[in-house]
Amino acid sequence: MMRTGDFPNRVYMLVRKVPYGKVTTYKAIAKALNTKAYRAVGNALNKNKNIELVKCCKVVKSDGSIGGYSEGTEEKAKRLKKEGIQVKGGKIVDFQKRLLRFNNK
DNA sequence: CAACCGGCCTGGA
DNA sequence: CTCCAGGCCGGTT
Repeated sequence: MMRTGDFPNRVYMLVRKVPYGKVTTYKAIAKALNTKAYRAVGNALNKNKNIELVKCCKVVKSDGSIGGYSEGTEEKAKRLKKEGIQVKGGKIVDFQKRLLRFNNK
C-alpha cells in the first residue's frame, strides 16, 4: 500500500467520484489521500492521459480560481459551465457550495 | 540524480 | 486590509 505508483490512480478515482455540477480542489484530494502533495496531484492530472475519462476540469484551486488545464484554462472554464457551474472572472461562483469535500477521509 | 509541476501557505511591502 | 514574492512538500519524468 501507499506505493507511489498508485498515487495518480487514486487521484483519478477521486476525481471521477465527483458528482455532476460539483468540483473539488487539489488540496482536498491530497488531504483525502492523507498527503500534502498538492503539486503531485496537479502534476498527475496534467500527465493524465485519460483526460476525457477523468474530469480534471472539475479540480480547481483551493481559493476557487481555475487552476491550470492541459487544454487551457478557458477550456476548463467552458467545461465547468457546461456542468452547470458558473465561472466568473476566472473564478467559480459559490465555489464553497460547489466544492465537494471528501468528507474527512 | 536533477529538474519540473495545473499548488498552497506565510511573510513582507 | 490588499498585492507580490519566495519557500516548501511530494510525486513524476
